[in-house]
Amino acid sequence: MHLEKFNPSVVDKKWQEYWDKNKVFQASKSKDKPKYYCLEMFPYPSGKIHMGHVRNYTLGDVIANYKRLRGFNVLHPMGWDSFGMPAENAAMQKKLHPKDWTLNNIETMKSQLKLLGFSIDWDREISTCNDDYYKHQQKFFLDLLKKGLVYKKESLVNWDPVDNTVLANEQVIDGKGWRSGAQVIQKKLSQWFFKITAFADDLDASLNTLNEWPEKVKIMQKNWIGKSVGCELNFEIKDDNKKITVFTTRPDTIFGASFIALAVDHPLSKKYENDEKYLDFKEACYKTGNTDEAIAKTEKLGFKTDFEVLHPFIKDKTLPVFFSNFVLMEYGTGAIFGCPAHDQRDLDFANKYKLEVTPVILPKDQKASDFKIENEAYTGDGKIINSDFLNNFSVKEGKAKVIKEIEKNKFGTAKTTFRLRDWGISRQRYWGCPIPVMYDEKGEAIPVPENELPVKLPEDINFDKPGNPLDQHPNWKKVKCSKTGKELIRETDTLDTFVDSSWYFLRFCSSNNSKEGFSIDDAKYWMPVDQYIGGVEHAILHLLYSRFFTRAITKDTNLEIKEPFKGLFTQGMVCHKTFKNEKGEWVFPEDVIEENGKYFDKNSKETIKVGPSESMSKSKKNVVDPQTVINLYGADAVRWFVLSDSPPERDIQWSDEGISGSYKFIQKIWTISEMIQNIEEKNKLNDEEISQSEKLINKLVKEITYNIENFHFNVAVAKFYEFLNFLSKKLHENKSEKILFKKMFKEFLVLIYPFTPHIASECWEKNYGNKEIHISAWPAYDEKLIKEDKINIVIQINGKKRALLDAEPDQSEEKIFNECLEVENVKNFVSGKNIIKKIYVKNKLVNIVIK
RNA sequence: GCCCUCGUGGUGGAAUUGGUAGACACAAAGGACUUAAAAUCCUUGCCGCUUGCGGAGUGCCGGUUCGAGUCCGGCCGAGGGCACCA
Repeated sequence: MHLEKFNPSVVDKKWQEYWDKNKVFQASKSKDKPKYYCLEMFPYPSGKIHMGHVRNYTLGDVIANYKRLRGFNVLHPMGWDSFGMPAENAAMQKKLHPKDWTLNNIETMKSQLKLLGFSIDWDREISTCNDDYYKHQQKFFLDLLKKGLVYKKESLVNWDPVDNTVLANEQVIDGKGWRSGAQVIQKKLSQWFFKITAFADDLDASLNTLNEWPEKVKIMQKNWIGKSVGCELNFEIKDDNKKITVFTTRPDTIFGASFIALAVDHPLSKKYENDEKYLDFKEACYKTGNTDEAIAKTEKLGFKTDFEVLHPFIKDKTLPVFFSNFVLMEYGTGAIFGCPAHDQRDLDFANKYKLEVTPVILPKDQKASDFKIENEAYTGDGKIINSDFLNNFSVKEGKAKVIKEIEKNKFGTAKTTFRLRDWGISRQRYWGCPIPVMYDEKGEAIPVPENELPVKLPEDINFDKPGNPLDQHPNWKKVKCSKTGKELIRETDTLDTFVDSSWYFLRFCSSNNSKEGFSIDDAKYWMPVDQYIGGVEHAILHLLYSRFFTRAITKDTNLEIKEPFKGLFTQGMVCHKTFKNEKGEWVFPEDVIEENGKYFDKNSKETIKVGPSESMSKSKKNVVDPQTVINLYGADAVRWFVLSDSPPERDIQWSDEGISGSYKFIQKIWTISEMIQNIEEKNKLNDEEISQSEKLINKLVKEITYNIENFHFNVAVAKFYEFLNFLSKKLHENKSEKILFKKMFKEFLVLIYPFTPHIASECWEKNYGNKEIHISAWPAYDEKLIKEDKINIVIQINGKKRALLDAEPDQSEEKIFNECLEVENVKNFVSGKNIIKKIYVKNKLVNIVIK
């Protein structure tokens, strides 16, 4: 019998065209069926799709296909997060207009996604850089302004004094600008903020309702929001009637306080504004950078002032006051008290400036006389010591007690605060959504009237001059007020691109609605997203911003939505070996060949050093182009590979062996399909053969269902291998009447369709004569048919496996024990010893404890 | 530095609630078929002893338990995030 090989390049195309033409994956407009909203994080159109995209969208596609087969009306859309910095960089480097560069990339990437056969409803495609998307966003901005959730304040940015431009954190390398190499300084600009802190308590509390989110993401968000009860505490300045207000979350350590640290631009700095030493210090602080990481890592510096403050609870005790580089005016009150014994940062500072270190918390199991703090602060719980009225309390009790005392004496007030800061949304860049605001001659902000939206980006811009092209534009920012006729100036800052991605999931519900961002009817039906899938790198910012923005824009409307994402799944990255040539330059894997375990450059024949497997990135060149692989092996093999072996939440290693293994498996499905098509099934099966067939297929249905529901796609893959290997073996035995091949294979095809839809559809059509596998029903299974009539019971002696017992299920404990004691090896162990305990786990295990 | 996660054979990994560690796959070695190759199929796969059995064993050290890859404490290593990359 001659079998034709499966040819993916022909078959993939055939089905992709069929699905497209018949709009098979279009979400139904009618809202009578139960809905399922499956969403993967939309891509930034950076050029071509990468393996990370392939993995992300394959995971989502399995779910979308599966839910369709289970009878849901599935919304599985795709769009483009198409505003952002890389487009501006491309504009400067390649002299391309950001819009042309972006639209080009979208076209390429869309065609690549189509090659993978994803079941996407392309009629709902959106792109955030289109004004029919961002005009709604501008409306939301104005809504939020009305609701009092937007405001302006001064804040620091990374300023490159040579390029005269604001730099992103990633563009600052070792404190220097990435292009100019100039020392970056902190500059104050007046910027727009969303008042995310107004929702801090709710964002924190309702994490508990998200029971389909990974625990680790919820913990990260909780820590990020950082709700803590503390207090504001006033320190009187000696010989002055002013006071310094500090905020602290550790008022219980007040008796260990040994200094006060102020932000360099704290109001008290006025006294030093002509002091050259202070000004030098201030400049040095401004070089530190304003990321948490930079502040945590740089050496703690202080500038001692002449101020001294009085300790509120210790008579005549005074504390020195420093300006410092680790306290920022933007957080809290811009002032803290330092308790070196119980805060590492304070301890480093105290050791540097030779300040007192008084321990006030004694760890459990330690004697006060032995307890010393040298280079490591103690931040744990314990018993309070050296603290007057707080002695012997725990940290928690001490906090409550001291706050009471502080309030009683009017030294300060209890305060719940959050680590979370308001969301700065102003960006001094061109390729983003314009902020719909104008300014009059006094600098007063005037919202753009809604009927004048959208404020469109001008297209005639150039990047030759440094700075924001919108600001440089000859006339774009000049505008006449439609009410007063006054000359006004447009806001030239654009919105942070995180705003674009904070509501796109709502837009998908009503993507063709030109009047509003989304309609309440649509959102009522489709929201929340049932399953959201994306990279864990978005665990905090994107997800938290989306949770906030959804709350903010639906607040006080007829449909208040709190949580946009019911289920969340965070996938791992795609990794690949790294290659370097003799000069230490990165080399693309496709240019490397292997001979006898050694690696060479295909072109130059240089020896290649193989590095560890790392997350695929363009800079390290350890990337594999999905399109090349699809051309070679077909869409199903690529999909199968990214689902195989590694669990979806973990990193996956790309390997050439792996993909060719997947290709072989796809071919094997085809071979078996052809064989089954050609066998004649005789109706001669006896009861046992039928029940064996039923058992196997029911078991497969159960296992695949369970593993899809629980995102164990790699295990589902293993179960498919097992099952197909079994079919193959039976077919090769050449006794076709042994099992129900046709029935079993038919169910197998439905089960595997979500994973590899092209070959499943093709085999289905060939064997069963129609194209409709995509509307067949997910098979059910019967627990009764799966049940084994013989089971293996493990016999342990003192917790170690010593024998197995073949037994009927559900027997009495006593009977099982007696049978165990008859087993040869058990006899050997037990003889001459006393049995002191017997444990029985039903139908599973017996443990006999002997002595 | 801070927060979070992960660590199992030569490799990727499985083990659903604390109950047979290594399913399934890749690689390797041997074999079958073939003039040959490819493809396909079969076998093997830690250490010790003659099929069976015993021992060690899930990054390291310790604990809880009849029983720990799984729970707890400490350490080591890798990865993600740290508010203007997306």
